[in-house]
Parts: sequence; structure tokens; C-alpha cells
Amino acid sequence: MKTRVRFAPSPTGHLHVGGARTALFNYLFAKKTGGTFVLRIEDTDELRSSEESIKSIFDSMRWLDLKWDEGTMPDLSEKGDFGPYMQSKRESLGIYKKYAEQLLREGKAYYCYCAAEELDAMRKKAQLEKRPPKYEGKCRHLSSGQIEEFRKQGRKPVIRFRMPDDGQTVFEDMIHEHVKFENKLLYDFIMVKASGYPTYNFACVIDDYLMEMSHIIRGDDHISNTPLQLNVYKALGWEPPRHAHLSMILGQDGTRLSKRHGATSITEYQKQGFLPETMKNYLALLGWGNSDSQDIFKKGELEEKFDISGCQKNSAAFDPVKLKWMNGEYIRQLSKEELFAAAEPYLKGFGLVLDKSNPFHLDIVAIEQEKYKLLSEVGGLVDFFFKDVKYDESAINKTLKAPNTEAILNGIKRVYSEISEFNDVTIEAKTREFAASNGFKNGQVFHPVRVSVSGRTQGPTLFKMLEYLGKEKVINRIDKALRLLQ
RNA sequence: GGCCCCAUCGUCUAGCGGCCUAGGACGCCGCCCUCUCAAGGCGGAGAUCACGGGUUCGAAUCCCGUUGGGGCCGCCA
Repeated sequence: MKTRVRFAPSPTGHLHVGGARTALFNYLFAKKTGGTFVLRIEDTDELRSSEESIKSIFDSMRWLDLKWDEGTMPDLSEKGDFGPYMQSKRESLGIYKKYAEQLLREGKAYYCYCAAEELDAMRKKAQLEKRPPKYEGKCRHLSSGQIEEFRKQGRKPVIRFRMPDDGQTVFEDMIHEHVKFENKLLYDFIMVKASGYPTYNFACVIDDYLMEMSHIIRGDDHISNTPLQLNVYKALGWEPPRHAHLSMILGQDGTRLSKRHGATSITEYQKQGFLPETMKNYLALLGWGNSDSQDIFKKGELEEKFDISGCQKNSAAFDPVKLKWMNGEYIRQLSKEELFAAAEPYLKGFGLVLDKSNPFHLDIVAIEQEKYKLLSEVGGLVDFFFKDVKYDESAINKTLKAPNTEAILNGIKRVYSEISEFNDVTIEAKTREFAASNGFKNGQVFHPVRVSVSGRTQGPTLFKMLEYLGKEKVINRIDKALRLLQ
């Protein structure tokens, strides 16, 4: 049987790292097994779902290069033979109603007229009395007379699933292996809301079945929903798919990942200057590993090496420090052109409008490639090539105020003005010659020159930097530094 | 409170009964390279494999219990 998996986000916000990881693992599993990756939108929460969220989720998925074969597409069109793929559109197909009625008819589901407030009160009371806050099945045995009475009052019922009273629900999770629940501890969950919309646990089963899903790969937080859903499959006489429950992603302090820990959505990481390849690679490593403990994967390699048996049972802490390191690794692998293209959107924030067809611009952006950890920091490191120098206070005090600086700068300025081929090799040779013949240590010359032209004590390799700056700017800036010393 | 899941360096992980005096990666420390900062190279510290019992000739690996952490218990998904 061909594998079919799905990622089924509910569009109530941006794509979070947890969701992205679930999507990624489904995608990788589909790739690895030659299966189909489906995207379904679970928007049965009329209040919280928004089209804006759908768009944002799609943007993040595309950014991460997680392409799906079937489902709701970015332009909201539908692709595939099992549509529609948006639950709100599936409602009108009447499928949820159809199967709910079947269960009703067979006595496997029943109408419940309990008011929401009533249920709330019961739950609170149960909590207080330290009893499990589960629905006790009050409406299980309503007589037709009682139902008639409620109807006359105009009360809208919900439909509840009748859970078996005894026995066990057992499943073989692909990650957790045996998972066992006592049916008597499960509860009669609501399948259809008073509004007529299906709830998650019901819609999920119907859709997964009709869409012919072979495997359900989702977060650990769904593990206790699984026995509920499995019982619906059973009641309908359907063969359930295989389940794999992925461990949770936690913050650095071991608690559930939240705003408190910093960025939680993929969009935010994109804005911060991470490469999509980095995110994909890093996310794959959370809760998964292969026997080589490999941590950097080349393009396409994850798709090849992913194996669900390498999934970790225990939760994983999200480590932004390692993420940054990895981004540096990926940035270093980029060609000049790729780096420029990746960094360009972030350059504008520094007021830099550069041109990719200008080889100098390409070189300058790449001059500190081995140092970049975030694309967003490139502009701040190369801006002085294009804008006026701003002298860093501590650089002035530390370097320009060193003894002999004035003489050195005056001397080197004269040397530079006589160079006709202003390239790094010549500049370096002349600079070293100047230092040697005047009895200065190299550093005594190099450092003040660096500060004069860049305003900083740290920066790119000196002579390349001078070359790219050009003779005129270099001399002007040395003059400027000299004026500071007056 | 009930149920479920989980437990290897600070973190991500390798390990599936002898190869483990537990390997790799991030981070940290030191040295080298060097025009600064990085990058790179080399080396180091860091895990009584949560704890306690079994099983076994032998356990990080299997079983039981304890403790700790997480999840779920919605007309949210």
C-alpha cells in the first residue's frame, strides 16, 4: 500500500516550530517511503480560524521548502482526488453528518442536551472534589419523551460518541510501541457541536479515513486523543491508520516552548536572519537522530536518511545557540551570489541598496562570510564600506591614542598615495615595508589603519578591506582620523 | 485528582545484553594559526547512564518499583 500522510494545521496563528517539525517529519516520511504528503486545513473552529493564518502557514511551509503533493494549495485552490481539503468546505459535503447519523442509528452515539454552563459547573465541581472531570453520560439514556421536551424548548443538542464501558484500547505506536488505555476511563466526547460542525476528534477520523491516510504522524500531545479516535474507527468498522507520536519541543528550561523563551514561530526566525536550510536541518535534529549522530545534512540528504525509528521518545529542548552555530555553518557553504541573494533583503534595514551585478558589492558582502551567524547582521558589519565612518569611542581610545599614531598615519598615507595598483597584495607589501623600515611593529601600523578606515578595532582582513574601499576613501579616512587626533 | 508518556554530559544525540574505563555535536576552557574578530586545527573539563530493587556469568541496554519531568482530561485543535 502506498503511504499517505498529512499535516493538518489549524489556522489560528503562525506556524510554530512544533508544527513545523511535525510538518517536516510527515514530509520526510513521505519522501523516504515514496508516499504522498497531504496538507489539510482544520478550520472547524469558526471563532479562531483565519485566512491570514492560512497564508502565513503556507508562507512558512514554502520558505522551509516543504512541498505538499495534495491538499489546499497556496492560492487556496484544491489539488488531489480526496478534496476538499479544508474542513470548513468538507462540512457541506455532508460527510460528518452522514457518519454521525449512522452512529446515532446504531446506538453508538447519542444526543446530549446538557448546557455548556452546566457542563462547566460539573467539571469545576469534579476538579474540586478531586474526581476526574469527565462527562458522566447523563444524556445516554434520554427517553424519546425527554428528547421531545428539549426540542420543544428549542434546545440545540450536541452529538456524543458512546464509549465502550469496558475493555481496553491498545495500539502499537511507531515510536512509543505499546500504548494501552482502559475504556472505562475514556469519556463520551462530543462529535458534533450544537452548531452542526464536527469537533476535532470526529472530523479527524472521518477525514483521515476518507483521505486514505496510512500513517498519522503528530505531536505527543495527541496521544490521549488516539484511543478516542480509535474507538470511532472501530464503531464505523474501519481499519485505522498507524500512529506515530512525536515528542514535544521544550524551551531551554525544560518547560513547554512559549513566547517566554523567545521566538516560537517560523516567521520570526526568518526575520531574524536564519536560512531555511538551517531551520529544516535543526528541526530534524530535535527528537530525531541517526546512528552516525550526524548533524549537518546536505541538500536532499535528510529526505534520504530519515527513518522514523530514529525518533526519540523523550522531549527535546530547543537550543537557540546551536541553531545559530548551524546557521553559520550554512552561511559559510553559500557561494558569493547565494550569500548576496540571501542577505539582500536584510540590507535595506541598514539603508544599503546594493546591486548584485556589481562584483564589488558581491565581494564586500562576502568579505566576512566566515563570521556571519545571522543574515540580519551582515549590514551592520559592512555598512562602513558604503557609508561614512563612525568612530567607535573605545577604538579611538584604544588604538588611535597609542603613541606614534599620528606619525604612522601620516607616513602610511604618503605610502598609499604613491601606490598606483591599489590591490591587497601591493598594499600589504608596502605597508609591511613601511613598518619595517621605520622600526614599527606590524601591529602598530595595521591597527590604527584599520580603525581609521572602518572606525572599529574588529573587521575584515585589512588589505582586502583597503582594496575594496579604494585609494581615495582610504586616504580621506586616514585624514579624518588624523583630524580626530588634533 | 485520574489516565497516559518519558528519563544517557548544561543542551541535541549515539548506544538496542559483553565492542562502554559511554562515542559525536553545540556551548565552555586552553593551545596553535594570525593584521583584529572570526573561521580552521589540536587538546581539555563535563554523564556514579535519575534512584532503588531484580533477571543474567555479564545491564545504560530486559523486568518491577520509587522519584522527577511532560502531556491530556473543552460545543480548541
